[in-house]
Amino acid sequence: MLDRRSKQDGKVGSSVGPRFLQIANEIRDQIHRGDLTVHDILPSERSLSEQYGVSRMTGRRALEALETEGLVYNADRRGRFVSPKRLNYNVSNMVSFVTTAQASEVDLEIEVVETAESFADTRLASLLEQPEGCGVFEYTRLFHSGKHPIFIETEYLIAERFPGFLNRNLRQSTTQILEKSYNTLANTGDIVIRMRGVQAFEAQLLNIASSHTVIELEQVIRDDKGTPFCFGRQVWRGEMAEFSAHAIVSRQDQGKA
Amino acid sequence: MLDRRSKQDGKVGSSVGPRFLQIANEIRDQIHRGDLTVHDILPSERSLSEQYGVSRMTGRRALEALETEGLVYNADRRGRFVSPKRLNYNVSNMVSFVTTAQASEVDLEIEVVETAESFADTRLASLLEQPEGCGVFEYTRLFHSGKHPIFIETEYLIAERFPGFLNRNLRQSTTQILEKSYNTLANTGDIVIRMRGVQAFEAQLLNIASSHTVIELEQVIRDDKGTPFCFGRQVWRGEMAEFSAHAIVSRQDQGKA
DNA sequence: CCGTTCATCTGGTATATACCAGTATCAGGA
DNA sequence: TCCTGATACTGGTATATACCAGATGAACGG
Repeated sequence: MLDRRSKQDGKVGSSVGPRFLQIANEIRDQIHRGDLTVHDILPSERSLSEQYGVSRMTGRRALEALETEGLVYNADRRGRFVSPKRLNYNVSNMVSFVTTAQASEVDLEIEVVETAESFADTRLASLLEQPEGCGVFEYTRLFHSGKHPIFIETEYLIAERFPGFLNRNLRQSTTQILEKSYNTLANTGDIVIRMRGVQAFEAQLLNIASSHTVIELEQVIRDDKGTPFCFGRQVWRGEMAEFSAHAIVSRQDQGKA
Repeated sequence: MLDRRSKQDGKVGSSVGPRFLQIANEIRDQIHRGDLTVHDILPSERSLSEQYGVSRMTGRRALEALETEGLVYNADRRGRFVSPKRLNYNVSNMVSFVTTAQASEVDLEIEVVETAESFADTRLASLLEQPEGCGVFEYTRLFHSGKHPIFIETEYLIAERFPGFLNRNLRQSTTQILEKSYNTLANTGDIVIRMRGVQAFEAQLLNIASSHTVIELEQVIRDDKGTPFCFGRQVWRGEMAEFSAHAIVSRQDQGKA
């Protein structure tokens, strides 16, 4: 049925390597040339397979390769689209990612997914330097940019320090709420960043396949006295962000790693 | 041939969802229970398919799912193995990742892949605050832990400031060389961390498939006067590390992101 | 005008098969 | 003893097919 040199040829003139990578390369070029731009829809698996005379699976692998590169995102059963450019999250600049983002060209929308009053478990209590079982306010928010989910954030605040916090409008920068209404300034933070597999509910909120990887950013936020008052966890679509920091070497830390 | 309730049943009693995820879950449990421990070999795609009565592709997807989670790594055509636990890289502690790692239980080996004297292009010159075309020493090293590649590091040093640098033994902490032989102390750094697709030569060095994602960490290192003297890029196997930092808020940064 | 229905897109899961290309081991020969 | 080659693994790439399930938009009916 197919007019290919052999089942697995390669090394014939121009293109080499796996067929699916050759196809991925052609599409990547189209994106870089600008034939396809941000949020444009890509050819479907089936149309790719016709266009290149390969099976659907091969077309699929080409598209999946572009997905893992972050060049393309996949909206479940609607098709694949060209990714927008990354957001930069400056973790040293704790004075509100929201404010900074909104000050630049980025339109950031916040959806409150869940709020709760609960009690700190062992780990959380230890991070917040509070007794186990102390009351905490807990809220989860989903951040969008132009209808596209970017990251999920869950924060835990020491309840007694911020009375009535959950009744406030959480669709804004919480750093500003803390600053204006509670006279609490984020001053330092201990941050951990790691790449990991996405969990089912996260995949759903972020609109990605359950086989993808995400970037998890956890931070303990302290006030000007060094007292922790907030623990936060962000789960980012990996291709949507880069994280920058300005570090000042503290030579006392040496034994810690 | 197969005794399954229907082509795509699910919802029959215990396990639900895609078959490949059910299988992945069972294997994940085995790892968490300790039936399989670090660097143990997992069942092959073919043996999984027999064991569970599924096609090879389904067994494969189960294993791939565990790979993207980082729980399992894949050594090209040798099989899949249980991943070791993550290393922690404290980016605030620039006083040598090597030294800190070697001080703890981690055995870290360094292989020098390439060294070169070259000239700074536009971007590099700008990062190092030097004129374009200035001389730089460039070296690429591969870091292993127990025969397993962890990350690739390429560093660029201002040549005239560190005469004879490339003749030194680079299989050790360069921070220490700089400190002891050139009286230069790493004091601050501007760091960017992002997740991205791996490039072919990186995939080969890191011993991962070319469809994987990695974490890229770039940093400009400055001395105590704030003068940049080194630019470095690290490419990590994403599942092998987590990055921690202690950030101090600098409110002047606000406009920068 | 609005809501329902339905055909038709999309990707998601799954099977079966085939052959390619590295890796590892072990038997046999120089 | 050491090298060679056969062999039996491993995953990698590819085809062909089937059906499921969510998304979408157009046609239809109230």
